[in-house]
Amino acid sequence: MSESSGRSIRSGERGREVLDAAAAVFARKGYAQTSLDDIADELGATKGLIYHHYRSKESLLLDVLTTGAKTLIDGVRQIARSDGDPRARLRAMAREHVRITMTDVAYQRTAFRSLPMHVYLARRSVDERWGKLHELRAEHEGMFRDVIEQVLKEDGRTLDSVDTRTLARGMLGALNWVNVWYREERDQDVDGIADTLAEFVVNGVSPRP
Amino acid sequence: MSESSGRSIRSGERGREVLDAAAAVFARKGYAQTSLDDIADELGATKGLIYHHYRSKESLLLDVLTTGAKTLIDGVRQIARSDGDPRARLRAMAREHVRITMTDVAYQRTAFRSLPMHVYLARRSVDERWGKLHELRAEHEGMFRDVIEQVLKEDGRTLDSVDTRTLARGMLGALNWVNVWYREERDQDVDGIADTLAEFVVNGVSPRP
DNA sequence: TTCTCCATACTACTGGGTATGATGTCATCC
DNA sequence: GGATGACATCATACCCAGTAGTATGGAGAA
Repeated sequence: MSESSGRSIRSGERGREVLDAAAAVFARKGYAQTSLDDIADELGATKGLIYHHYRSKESLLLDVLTTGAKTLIDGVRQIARSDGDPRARLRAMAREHVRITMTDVAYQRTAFRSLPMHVYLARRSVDERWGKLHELRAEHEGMFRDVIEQVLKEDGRTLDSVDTRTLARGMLGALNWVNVWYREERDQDVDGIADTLAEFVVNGVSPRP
Repeated sequence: MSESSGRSIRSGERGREVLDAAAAVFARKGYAQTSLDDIADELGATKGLIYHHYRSKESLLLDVLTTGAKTLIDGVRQIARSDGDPRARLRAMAREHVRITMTDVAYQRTAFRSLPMHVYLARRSVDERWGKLHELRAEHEGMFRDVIEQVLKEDGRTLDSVDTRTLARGMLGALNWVNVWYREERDQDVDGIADTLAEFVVNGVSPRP
């Protein structure tokens, strides 16, 4: 036991391959329906490989979820922190969110699928990483909510008459829904779809005068 | 074997209780994580009761999904077929969709949670009821897409420059996302939330001039 | 030799499904 | 109207396949 042995978050190059395979199978079949032998098959190996790098199935899932969440949030945060027109920023954030969803399918889809479960687990589990995940999601939703409020302000609308939290959730729903219907072989025009959805959510918080 | 015995779709009064209990537990824990003993516990009974009314766990799920889908679609369809201003109709459809989601939680949340699975199953399963479900969803999405196109036409916009399918999907995502975050004990103002989301999606397809 | 990396073989347990029987109810016949 | 059979309605006990996790050892590198 020196470098890896059941740790978490990328135990080396081979560990990353295990993680990728897990994400792919989880995304396709769902966490509960996936056996460790399925993942091993995907790798052309056996369970021994997996348990050498991860100490449990749940730990493997947590790593997939954390990795996916970081990819998504890092991409969006970078844009959220830039300055300039709030509306343009919101549009760019939405576009980036969709783009990552369609690019990083295995991780993002796994995160999407296991979201209800992890909401249920909440405090039911022992692993504190579930809590960390919850914070990441909250930050993500918060970023969108902040920009929405800036857009509303710019339009001279009073904030306390609008439920910005529900607006942010509706927005994220529209964007996350891509995980359900997107198919790489069918939906080729990634940028076009991202643009359409970005326009949709920006307009959603921009009522006609 | 006379009246019930593993049929489907409501085998009498007691059968409905089994279905309700299944929907409740499925919604809470997810299909795969739910054992038939869990459902039996919810009923204060044993597996014998369940298997007297349903022939398999999958059949039970299918009944929950079909029942939920019908509730949702029947409610929306009634509005979709009414005449009058397309924009007002779209707003009413969205509001009704959200209202049902928040009212019929057990069935709607189960349907939401098992949607990725049933997309994956597609043709992999034997039961043709999966196909029927797919048709119901398609009709549902189609109804929204039709109204969207009517709204666009009314605004004098050319249809082939807009991806109405993606718009409809984004819209449904915003509405369905309620299944993820809604909590009855916390989110009391059902009508207010429904109004906010309905405005959001209507504005989403109504860009400023 | 020692340690990493992984395959093999095994254990223990969960959970879907079944076989069987107990209990109650209703109709029918004497 | 009471006995009797038939059937619906479940509970109990059991089977067995799938699967998370473990114990062990072997091959190769350092």
